[in-house]
Amino acid sequence: MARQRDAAGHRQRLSAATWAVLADDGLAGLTLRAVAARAGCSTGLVLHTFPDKRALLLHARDLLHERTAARADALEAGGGTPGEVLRAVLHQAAALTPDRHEEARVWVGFLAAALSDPALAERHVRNNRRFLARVERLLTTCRPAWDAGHRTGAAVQLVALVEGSALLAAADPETYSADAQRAALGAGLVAAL
Amino acid sequence: MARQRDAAGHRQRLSAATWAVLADDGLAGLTLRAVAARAGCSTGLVLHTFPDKRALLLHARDLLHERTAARADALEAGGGTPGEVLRAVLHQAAALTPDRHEEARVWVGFLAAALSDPALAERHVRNNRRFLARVERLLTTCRPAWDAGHRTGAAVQLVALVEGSALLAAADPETYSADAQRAALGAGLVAAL
DNA sequence: ACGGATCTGGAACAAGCGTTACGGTAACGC
DNA sequence: GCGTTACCGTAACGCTTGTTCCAGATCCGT
Repeated sequence: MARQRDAAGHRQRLSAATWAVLADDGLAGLTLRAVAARAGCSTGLVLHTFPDKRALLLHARDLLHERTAARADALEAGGGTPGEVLRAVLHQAAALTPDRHEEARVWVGFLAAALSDPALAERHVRNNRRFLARVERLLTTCRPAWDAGHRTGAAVQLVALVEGSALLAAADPETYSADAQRAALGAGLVAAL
Repeated sequence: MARQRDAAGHRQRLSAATWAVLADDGLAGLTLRAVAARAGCSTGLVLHTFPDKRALLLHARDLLHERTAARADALEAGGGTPGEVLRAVLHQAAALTPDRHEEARVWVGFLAAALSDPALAERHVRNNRRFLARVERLLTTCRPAWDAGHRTGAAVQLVALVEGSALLAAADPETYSADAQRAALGAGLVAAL
């Protein structure tokens, strides 16, 4: 036998590095060498941990979804009135903090790549529909009397609003400040409910 | 003297080709060779018409803004009640037709590139703020009694909603169908007004 | 302590990129 | 009709990219 590698740790470190590079330099700056440099290792290790650049990208994409999903799960488990939970879940999807700003920038990069990459597109669609379903489910607890169609419509409206806010904030943080986003989301919530 | 070139025509044709490539293959597929092939010429002509790949990109970006601005201007000049005009302007910014879908895909590409390209970022911010100002102006004609803060908030909400719809529709046309987008925009309008 | 399997780093490869330079070619004034 | 001049296509360059491969380093079991 011989030394054994820490595969899981490497995957995690490299995904984090991928994320950091993507947030700093965008899709164009995302090269294996840049990721390796950011992770403090060589390109050899990168391609021993992931078979492909593509696989690295997909893993980083999955990580992004897992983080947001875990955050939303925690908010739901945390309790509060249904309205408060819905508001909190929507707020965590916006770009209200520097962390979320970075996430939004990375998200835009993945989205642009997904438009011409079937595997990324499939992941985006799946994750976004899950988010939509989550909002719809929360709406059910808020307004049990509504029919399904009304709920779906309201969920689409809220998701489009919050994703649009995050997107615009990523590109123009000054105009779409945290306050502006909160106000827009608040008004949207009052309107939808 | 000798033959003289049709510089303006070339710029237009090449910008259109840039657009087409961007819509089909995304940012990663946007190469000078691909643009030249799509325009039916050689890469030499491309770089005789534009000094740089960057200049070509910026020109295509400006073209995108000019198109949408011209459309919005025409809708405003076309007449109708203030509410109808506002609704029409918002609808033309969504992804309700195949043409708008393509535009939305291209727009996402430019946006992602803008996150790490100052010149593109500056253009995005300028154009988006112009759109915001337009919506705010239309809101003024609809609801003259409102104070400026209320108007700005409503404009941010509507713009985030319509841009979010276009974005999500570009990535998942099935879920965010034209009907779903129209319903979300309609509800948002009713809510904001 | 040591053998040996296993992992990692770095060099090397082909492919594709943006860009440049040059030669042929087509049009205009005379 | 012809020389001159501007324009365009082609081929090449240097560079960076993703990927491969091998030699050296590293650690485990005995």
